[in-house]
Amino acid sequence: MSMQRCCPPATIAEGDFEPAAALLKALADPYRLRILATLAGSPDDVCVCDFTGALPLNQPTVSHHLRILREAELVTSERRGTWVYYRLAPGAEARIEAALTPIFSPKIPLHA
Amino acid sequence: MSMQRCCPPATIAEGDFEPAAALLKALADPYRLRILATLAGSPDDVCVCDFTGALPLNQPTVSHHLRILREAELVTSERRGTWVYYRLAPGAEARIEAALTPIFSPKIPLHA
DNA sequence: GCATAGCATCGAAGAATGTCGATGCAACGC
DNA sequence: GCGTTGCATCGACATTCTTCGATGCTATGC
Repeated sequence: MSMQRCCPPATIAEGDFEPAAALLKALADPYRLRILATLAGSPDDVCVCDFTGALPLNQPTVSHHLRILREAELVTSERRGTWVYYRLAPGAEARIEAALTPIFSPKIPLHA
Repeated sequence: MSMQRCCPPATIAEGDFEPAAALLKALADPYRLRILATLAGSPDDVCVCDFTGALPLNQPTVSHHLRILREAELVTSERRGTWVYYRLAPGAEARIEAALTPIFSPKIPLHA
């Protein structure tokens, strides 16, 4: 009954981590990472047909993953004639870093 | 019929992105990010009871999220008496960076 | 006009995930 | 010993995600 408290009561981090979690969720798929690595490593934009040709996925599935990356604003797309080309969104990597920073280096030390 | 090809055939990134995707999946939850931010901002380790007390989740759910972070080797736990304390695993942030690096700065330029 | 090719969207099926009540286990106080 | 507290695990349920076939839309070539 007279148990000591477990510890100096710790302060749980506050703030809205939903945007960061949503961004990380868009990244958390091996095919999407592969698509991003391709775009990051290519000097020009990349045709969707290259992905559907190289990935072991059907065309609607590739389109689905590209949509998720688009809605996370990690990539942009442009139509040229019959084909659609994707490229890395400007600042994509910076946005990821910006999402992780508040987690590992809180502005205000929680242990004040 | 004599359609030009869409583009200079792009090279799709190769390599195993599953480990990176698994690590990012462990991060891709707002409560887990909040737990990590707490651990990163606290000088000492944090008692589980602090999380169950502060988070709007029941105890089994908190335990579930802690287990996912443990299995991703992002945190470590230690039992002291009745209580269990968690802390950030050494090199947790570095492992995340290491997972992202091959995506945004491929060692060998894909466009050789 | 029509037929075809490339990509997006829709709808459905299966798998994975988040949540929680019930239960089990370990450590403490009595 | 027993009862209680803190945490992990188990089982079930609801939601979400991944995948794919079918379909629709746009642009090209005829």
